[in-house]
Amino acid sequence: MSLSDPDRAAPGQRLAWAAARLRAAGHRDTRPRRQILHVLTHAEGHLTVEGIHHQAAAAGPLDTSTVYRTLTIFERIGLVHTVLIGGRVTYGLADHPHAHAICDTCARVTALRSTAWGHLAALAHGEANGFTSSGIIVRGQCDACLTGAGEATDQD
Amino acid sequence: MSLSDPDRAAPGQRLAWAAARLRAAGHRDTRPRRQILHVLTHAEGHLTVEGIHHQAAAAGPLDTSTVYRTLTIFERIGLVHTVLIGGRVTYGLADHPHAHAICDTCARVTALRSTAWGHLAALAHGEANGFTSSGIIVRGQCDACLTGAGEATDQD
DNA sequence: CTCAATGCAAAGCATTTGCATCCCT
DNA sequence: AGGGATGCAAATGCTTTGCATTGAG
Repeated sequence: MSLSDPDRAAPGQRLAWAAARLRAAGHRDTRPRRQILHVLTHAEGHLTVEGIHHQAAAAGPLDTSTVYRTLTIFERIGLVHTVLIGGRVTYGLADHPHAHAICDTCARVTALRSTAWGHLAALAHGEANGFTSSGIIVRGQCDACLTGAGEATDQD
Repeated sequence: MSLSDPDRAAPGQRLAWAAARLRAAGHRDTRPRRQILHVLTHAEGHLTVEGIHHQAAAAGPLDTSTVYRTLTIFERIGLVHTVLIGGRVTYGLADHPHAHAICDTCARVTALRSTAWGHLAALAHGEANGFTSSGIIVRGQCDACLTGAGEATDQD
């Protein structure tokens, strides 16, 4: 389950980057937002709203609605991106492109190390008219689920 | 919005493939499921549950809960896959891999024609331990949203 | 000072479930 | 005939909103 990316910046740098982007988009730098950014910059993989709220609340109380509103803004300005994992909406910092393989059956997530996806990012930029990639998702099914499709081992 | 894929099979073939897969997984071939498959095999892009239900209902009444239950089974057996587009969960037939670029800000979807993503699929197979790709999603932001990030033109 | 951002609590909806009935195999 | 699949309708639970208050710039 270790989704650690070798080329990911240190939490401090990521947070600075995020805060700058937030200000640049004309938004205020508040305590609740800092709490949420702290969680996101330290996270290994993607987190659900519930997970973010839970962790962020450790640094001081904040309302669920604030988490939703904040995350919505973050996504709009391209600070985070959402990924559907196992039927759950999850959020992750979009500071550097990365590729993940997600199984549609068991929801297992595997980080892809190779840089081959760089091609795809460039391709999207050309074909999708200046599109800037923040991440790539490969959907499908892992070997285990494909083989035993039908009597999938329930392990949500 | 035309997401037509040049290499996609005809509706009839897609439906046959889907029905076979359904039976192979040990599920019954019922009228409601046929209605839903009909919609999916004729769809250009991805559809929301509401959209699927709306279209499928044209061929005879069926309950929303049935659509949900059916779609859940379809996804489990790898017949369809889900994609989060503009905060909405959407479904699409997973009969052949295809790549899409989705803007996190305006939710615009662009189909990628190139076959460069084939590399990524193969790569996932190797790195993610036998993973079989059904589709690839490039997330990020389109040029328009990246440029005017902040005063995004609301056009849901 | 001003107006965006929050907290609270009430709505709003999408999704899930229990159960009796139906119908594919 | 038997057991999975459906329809209905109630129940969940995630997400959104209105409004008064707070605080960043």
